Amino acid sequence: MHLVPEEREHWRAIDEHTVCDAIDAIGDPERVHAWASRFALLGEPGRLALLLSLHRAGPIAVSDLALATGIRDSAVSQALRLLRASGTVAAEKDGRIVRYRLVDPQVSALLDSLG
Amino acid sequence: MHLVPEEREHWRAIDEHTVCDAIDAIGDPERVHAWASRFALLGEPGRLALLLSLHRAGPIAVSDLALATGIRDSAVSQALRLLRASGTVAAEKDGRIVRYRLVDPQVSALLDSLG
DNA sequence: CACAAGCCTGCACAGATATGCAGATGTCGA
DNA sequence: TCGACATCTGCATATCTGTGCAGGCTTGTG
Repeated sequence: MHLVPEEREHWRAIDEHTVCDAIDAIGDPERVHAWASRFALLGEPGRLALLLSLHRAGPIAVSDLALATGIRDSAVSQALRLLRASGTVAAEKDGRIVRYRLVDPQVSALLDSLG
Repeated sequence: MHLVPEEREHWRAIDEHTVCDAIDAIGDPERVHAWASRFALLGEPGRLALLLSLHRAGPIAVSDLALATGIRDSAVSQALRLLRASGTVAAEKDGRIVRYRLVDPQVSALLDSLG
């Protein structure tokens, strides 16, 4: 993160050192994107409620999630589809009912930190 | 969270105990909404990059944030407006430049936990 | 076999949002 | 005072996304 004088000309930074720190703080863009995706999943009240339920109430059926959260089972299914596709939750089929559980340890840790 | 038999009739829960746990896990809807809002702010790669920069690189000017993140200063301004409105960041004016800093301790803690 | 329960999906629609552009404001330097 | 610079804003647009409805699929039950 050291630059030769001529490169600095193009930058026009106000606080050069601060900008370098900022760039370092961002780090790998892929990592940022991955975390942003995770946060986006938690960023909708309905899904957050679902995840909180899944987090504490272990494997739980779709219709029970709908009961607990007050969301129509159609919407619950859609939400779970997203969470499944992102590897946040996993499904275990038991006859005609499907129980979901939280499998992403990062998300699990985040939910723990909510106090 | 105990129900008389007749109330259970309406529920049709699959795993009643699990549903109660789920409801407890959700807790106060306002708290859920507050956290969802926070997560939503972190849920966009650009804003997350901005917040990471603000988190480590202390008070930093808008144009420097634009430099570090590669986002046009117009978009940076818009993003900072949201973050300001939600009480996540604060601005300190110094002449014609404005430096922002992260002020929400909860968000700060989240960013720390990203490793 | 017929029916109901649990779950999933397609589709259409409404609301939210991120973004770029153009321009306004306020501030510093010559 | 004039121009350059830093920042902010309004507006128009395109995209995304959450939701409801209707219906389909699978599994268990009478």
